[in-house]
Amino acid sequence: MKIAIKHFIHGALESARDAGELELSPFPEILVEKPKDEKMGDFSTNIAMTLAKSERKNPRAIAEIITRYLSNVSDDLSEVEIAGPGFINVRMSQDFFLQRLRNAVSQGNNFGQTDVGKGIKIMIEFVSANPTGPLHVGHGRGAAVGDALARILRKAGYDLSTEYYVNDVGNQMNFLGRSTWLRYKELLGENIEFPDDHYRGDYIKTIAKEVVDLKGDEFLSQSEQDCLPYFRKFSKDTILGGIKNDLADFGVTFDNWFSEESLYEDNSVEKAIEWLREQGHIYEKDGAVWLKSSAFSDDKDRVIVKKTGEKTYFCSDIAYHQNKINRGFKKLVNLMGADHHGYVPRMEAVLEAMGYDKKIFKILLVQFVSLLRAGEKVSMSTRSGEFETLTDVVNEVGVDAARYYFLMRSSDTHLDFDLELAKKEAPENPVFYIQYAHARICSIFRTAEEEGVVWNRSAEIDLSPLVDEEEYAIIRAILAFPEVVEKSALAMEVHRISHFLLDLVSRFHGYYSRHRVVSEDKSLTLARLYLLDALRITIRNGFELMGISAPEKM
RNA sequence: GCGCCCGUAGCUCAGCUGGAUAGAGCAACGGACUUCUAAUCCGUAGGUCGAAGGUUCGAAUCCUUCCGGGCGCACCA
Repeated sequence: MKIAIKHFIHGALESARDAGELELSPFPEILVEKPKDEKMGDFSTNIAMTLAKSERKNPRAIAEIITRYLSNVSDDLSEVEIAGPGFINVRMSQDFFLQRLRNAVSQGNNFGQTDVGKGIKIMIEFVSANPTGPLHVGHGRGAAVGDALARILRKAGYDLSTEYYVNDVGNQMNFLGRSTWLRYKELLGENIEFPDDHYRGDYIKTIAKEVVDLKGDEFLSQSEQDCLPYFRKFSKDTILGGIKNDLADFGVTFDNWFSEESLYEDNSVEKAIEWLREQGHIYEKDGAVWLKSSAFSDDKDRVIVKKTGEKTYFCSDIAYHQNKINRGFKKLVNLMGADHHGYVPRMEAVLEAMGYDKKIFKILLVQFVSLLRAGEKVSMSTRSGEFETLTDVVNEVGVDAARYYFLMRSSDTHLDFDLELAKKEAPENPVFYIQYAHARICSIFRTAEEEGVVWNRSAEIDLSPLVDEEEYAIIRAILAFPEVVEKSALAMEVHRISHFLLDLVSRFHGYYSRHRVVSEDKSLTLARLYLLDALRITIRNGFELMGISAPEKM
C-alpha cells in the first residue's frame, strides 16, 4: 500500500526536478508512514523536511512545491495538505482502498504474503535443548518465537528451513547414561550412591523403569563400561522422543533434526579443525588446541580441543555452522536463551574465520520467563518447581494462550507469564479478546445465513455502501497487514503480529457495538459482510503466523 | 573489574530502524444488554520517557557518563 504512495511522491519529485524547481541530487529516499492521528490523513511523508538542508529552502516551501505536482499525479489521491513543520499528508480515494480490499480477499489465505525475502535461502535454528531432560518454559518461549518467526519469514518470501541441533555427544551424554544406569540398578534392589552432578529428575527413574520392563536384569551382570552405551542411547532416544512429542503438541515441528554426533561420524569436525589450521587460525598452548578468535569479534581465544584430547562443544559448533553454509544457506539465524549471550562473539568470530561477513549470522537472544500464579512468582528450581516444564504449562493454560503469551512481548525483554491470567477467559486476557472477535464475525455470518442472505466470497459485491469512517479505519488496518509481516520479518520481531491483531480487533469490537451488519438494507448488508470477511481472513492469517487457532464459536 | 540486555502511567508493556499534542491493556472510577455472542462497548483519571550532558530544524529513539535491575565472563554444554 505504502509502495503505491511512494510511487506517487516519486513521480511528483521528478516532475518538480524536470521543471527546475528542485535540485534533488542525490535523489532522496522517500519515507511514507502513517500520520500520528488518523484525522490528519491516510499517509504522510516527511520528505520536505529531509530535503530542507540539501535544497537550502525551508521545509514548508519545499512541501508546497511537491504538493503542487502531487495533486495531478493520480486520481487516487483525493486530498493533499501540508501540516506542522512540513509534513505532507495525503488522503486516498475510497476506490483506492476498496480495490485493494478486494485484492486482499481474493488472496485469501495468502493475504499478507510478500516477497521482501526474495527467495533467499535462510536457516533458523532454535530450541536445540540438550536431550538430557524435558523442555521447560524457557525452551517454550524459544520454541514459540522460533516457530512464529519461521512462519513469518516464509510469509515474507524467504526460502526457509528450520532445524533443531541435537547435542548427542560428550560428557553430558555419559552423565545421562550413567544416571539411568544407576536408577536401573536401584530399581533392581542394589544400593547406589547418586552423584550430585548427575541428572536427578524423576524422568530418569521412569526411563530406568522402561529398561527394566524391556530388558529385565540382564545388565546387572555387566560392567558399567559394557552397558553404558546402551543406557546412553536409550535415555537419549527416549528423552528426544519426548521432546519431539512435546513440541508437536505445542504446534512446533522442524524440517530437520541435526545430530552433533553425525559431525564426528563423517569426520566433519576433524576436517574443520584441519581447515582452520591451514588458514592459520589455530595454535597449540598448554597441551590444548586454541582458535585464535580474538583476531576477530571475540575478546579472547577459545579452546577447541582440550588437553585430554576431547573436543569442546564449541569445536563441533564450528563444524556445524560450516556445514550449514555448505548446504547453501545464505543467512543463518540462531535463537538462544539470553544466558548464552556470552557465546555470541565467539560464534561470530568463527564465521569471520571462515571468511564470511558476520552479518550473515544473526543470533536472537530470548530473555527469561518468570512464571507467576496470580501475581506470585512460581519457584523455578528443579526440586520444588511444580510448573516448570513446557508440557505442564501447556496442559494448564492451553496451546493458544501459551503461545500467545510467549509471543506478545518483544523477545528481548523479560516475560512475566501469569498462569491464572493466561487461562482466564476474561477481557484482560488478550488471546480471548482476539479469538472472540473472530468467533463473533463467524456468528454474524451464521445469522446472515439464517436471515436468508445469500453470500459468497467470489461474488462481485458492490462495496459503495461502505462509507462510514470507521469502516475505512478497519480497511486501512487490514491493508497494513502485509507491511506488518514485512517489517516483522526484517526486524525479526514476532510481537508485532500480536500488537497488530490487537489493534485490528479492537476496531472491530467498537464498530460492532455501533453498527448493525445484518439489516433490512440488502446491499449494505452484503458490503459489510464483505468487509468482515476480509477482517476474518486477516485475523486468521495473523493467528496462523503465531500458530494460534481462530475458533468459529466460543 | 569487563561485556551484553533492560529502565516509558500504580502494574504489564507498545512506540513502526530521528518526526506532529508520548500510546494500549490491566487495575481505579462512572456509564451501556427487549437488537447479529456483554469473553463486548463508551467515558474519566493517570507521565520530569531512570539522571545529566551532547549531536540537529526536531531525541523516548542516536553518542558519552552516571544510577538502578537482569544475565554472562570455562580446557561445561
